[in-house]
Amino acid sequence: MCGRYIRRSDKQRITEHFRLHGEPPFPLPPDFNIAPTTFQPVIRLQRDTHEREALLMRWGIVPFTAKSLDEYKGISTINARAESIQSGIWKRLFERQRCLIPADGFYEWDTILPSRLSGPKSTKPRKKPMRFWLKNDPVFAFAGLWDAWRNPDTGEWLQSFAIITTEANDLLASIHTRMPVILHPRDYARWIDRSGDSPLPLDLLKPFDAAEMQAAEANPKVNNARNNGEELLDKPDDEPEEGQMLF
DNA sequence: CCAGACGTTGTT
DNA sequence: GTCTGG
DNA sequence: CCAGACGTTGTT
DNA sequence: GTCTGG
Repeated sequence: MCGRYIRRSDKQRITEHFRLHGEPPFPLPPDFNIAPTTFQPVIRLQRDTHEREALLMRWGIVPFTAKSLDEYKGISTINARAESIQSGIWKRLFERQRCLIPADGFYEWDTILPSRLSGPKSTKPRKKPMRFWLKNDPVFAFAGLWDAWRNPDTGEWLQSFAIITTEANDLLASIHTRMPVILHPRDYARWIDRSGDSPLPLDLLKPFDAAEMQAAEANPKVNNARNNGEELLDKPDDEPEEGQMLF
């Protein structure tokens, strides 16, 4: 799954990498701990001009069919399984509302059960965060879907997005069964196409080549979504190794 | 995703 | 909107 | 036909 | 256990 990610590329780099029509009209500070329900930049085609635009959307889809925000509280729509993308709530979005999510990395957690932890008895599993990124490019794109929901009380529109997941590649398989779908730049245009003329880009929903990715232990501070900053990227040097005892 | 809260009434 | 269950 | 759901991950 | 907030 993908439930936390990083975006540190500045406006200029994102504009160039994604060949946006213009720079995003909102601030884009680096964020080392992006969590669900927050508003993040998403790239899609403008329907009329077919230009690539970046706009802010909420992470976690609120489908246009929702009668209230509460209806989708408690159910996770931050990810969409590639395997179920052509059914239910996702079908319409996959056919017409695909988007790119700019990122520089993402986190996955290795859950270590209490029975495998040394030292004093503990009952809670330990959550060890790992950071993943691409070797060849600092910035990349998750395959995303978006939707717009009109609040019946206020009349306001809420735009929201989800990140598509697929089976894990060899790099992630040891800690997780799933990973986010990462798109190669050569496939961006096909992914965000809205004309409906071309066949659905089902072939792009594959695990990214493990040989093109890197992984490292991240700072456990990343577990709390209130923490942020560059120091979250890597495990502190003075941190003891797993299972090691201090005397 | 993880962390942390999770309740009511009445009074100030 | 679209699919499933009855 | 109408009514009602429509999701993911992890863990056991 | 389950829901909310970030």
